[in-house]
Amino acid sequence: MIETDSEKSNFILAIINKDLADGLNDGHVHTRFPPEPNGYLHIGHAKAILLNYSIARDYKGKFNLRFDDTNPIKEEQEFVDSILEDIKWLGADWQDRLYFTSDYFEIKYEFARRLIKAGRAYVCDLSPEEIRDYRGTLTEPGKDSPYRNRAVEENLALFERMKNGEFPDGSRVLRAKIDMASGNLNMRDPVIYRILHASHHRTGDKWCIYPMYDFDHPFSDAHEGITHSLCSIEYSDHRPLYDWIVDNALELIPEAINCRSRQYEFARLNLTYTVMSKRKLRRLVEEGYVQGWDDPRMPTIAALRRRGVTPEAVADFCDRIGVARSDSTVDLALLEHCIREDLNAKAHRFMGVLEPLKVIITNWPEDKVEWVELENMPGDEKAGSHKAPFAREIYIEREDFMEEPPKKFHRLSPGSEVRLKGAYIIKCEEVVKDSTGKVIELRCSYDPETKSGEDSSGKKVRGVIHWVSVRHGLPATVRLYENLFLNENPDDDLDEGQDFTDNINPDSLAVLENCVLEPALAECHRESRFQFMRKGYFFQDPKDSSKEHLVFNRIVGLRDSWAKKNK
RNA sequence: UGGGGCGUAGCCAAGCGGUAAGGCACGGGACUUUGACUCCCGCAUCGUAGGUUCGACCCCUGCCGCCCCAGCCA
Repeated sequence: MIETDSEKSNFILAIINKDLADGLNDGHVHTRFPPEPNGYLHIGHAKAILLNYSIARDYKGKFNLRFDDTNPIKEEQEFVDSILEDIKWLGADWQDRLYFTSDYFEIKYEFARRLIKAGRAYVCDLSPEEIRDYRGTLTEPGKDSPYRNRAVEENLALFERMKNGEFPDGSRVLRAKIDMASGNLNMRDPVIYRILHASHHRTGDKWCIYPMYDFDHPFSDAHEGITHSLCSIEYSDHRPLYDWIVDNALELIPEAINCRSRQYEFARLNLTYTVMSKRKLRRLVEEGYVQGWDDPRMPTIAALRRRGVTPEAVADFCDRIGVARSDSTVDLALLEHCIREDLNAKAHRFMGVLEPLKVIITNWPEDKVEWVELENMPGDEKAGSHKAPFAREIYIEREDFMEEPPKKFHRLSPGSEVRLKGAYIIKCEEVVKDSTGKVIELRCSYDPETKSGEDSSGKKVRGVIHWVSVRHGLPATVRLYENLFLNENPDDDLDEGQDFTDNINPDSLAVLENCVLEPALAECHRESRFQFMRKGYFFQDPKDSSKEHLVFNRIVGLRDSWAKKNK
């Protein structure tokens, strides 16, 4: 028994601990993540990846990455590449164990032959429709295929001819001979090989028969020596078949088997305010509701990465949600909390004004510039500091001024005082408006006795706001993201004829074009995350940002108890 | 009405017969040159009805509710 994290406890770890205590698998723990390369990975996959990976790591075992590429019609190299990139980013290290289930087509073909020889598999000539009819229903048993008792020699010959391409798609299949009356539909003589004259992304045109998941997966696990094969709950019904395959492989082709693999199922991750199914995500992309698989509003790994979320935050989140068997939908707020907690400890603080309002400090000399010092991480001197230019004309956040402030508003309003972060206390003397009545400028005075760190005025102001010098500010575009959907469950509150796309939040993306950032940000690393003080955590868009045109994505906002209180 | 699962606070989730961990959210307070961070405090008798037991969230029985399965997808 290995104590991993005393806080951590779930049924899978309990099983592993017991297996180890019982001396199973010679004390080895070997897991795998088996993606089908037919789409992009999302945060639900991250849960599975990190669960498998962390178990192997914590138990000093091994973790394989194996692509389940048994269906050439749906699979593409493009997805293999994106999946590899996503898993690397997450930090799940498969070392030298990157496999493709298509690597084992040959030995699996041999296994199928032995099943036939043992009288446990047969070639069935029924059409797809007939097979469905013969299968029965949920409440009625199926009936035997007329081909069920074909002679072994005939089955062998037919199977070989299937392999040789002598028959068209859909004309014949290989089936396991199990039990057409089973209450478990998966056991009613499941199809294990079908004819598919399609080019495979790895094996090309070498094969025209391809194994089905239920045959392929357990064999591949056992072949690779996977001790604990973790999958999601919907595969529970497949477990008896999984066991049937592994047991038969052990008996009939032991030389290719390295382990008596066991399957365990856990609940997949659902998150509020988003969708997780491949089909729905695909629709969002294909119908243009988002700008691609990596649109920062998507729950895909690629999107999280582009948005600026760190893999550490994702790992912490996956750790905290736990692993269990009950259907669950995790509150998006937990993910956001994990992101904030991680970034709070890492992101250096800068000032950025998202919606600028010009302020003229009337008693500040025209050309004087004073470089004030700002700590990168307030309270942590080791993180260093940087300087920001203070001048006569500055921008402040438009929302930090209110002409008619509500009670307890600690920012600027006519006649009130506020501290400019790291600089001086100013007082709003005059409000300048345009012809429509919109506030376009504030004229303020500063108090020279209030220099940050050297304040001798004795003044106490509650409010501290951020600012950027007009002359020195860096222009930037900032993208703010909100939940992609209006409802916790995008399938809720739908009228007749509506679907989840009707619940898309029309304000999920806000692009602010006139932002100004303090000049120190010009030298920042593209890969760094920053906190724009009082606004949130930001990351340069990897695709669209450039030295000439800075584009920042808001990863997540800061908690804002003031905004919450004033809702 | 077949088979397989699940039901512990608003959301996750420990617990494995000895008298309900933890996190998020939420509410309150302290601190604060980020209304951030941090720190304190508060926040459940375990779907339900019986039974077994000195004692049950944990064992048994019935009921209720929810999820999955009838692809030559994975």
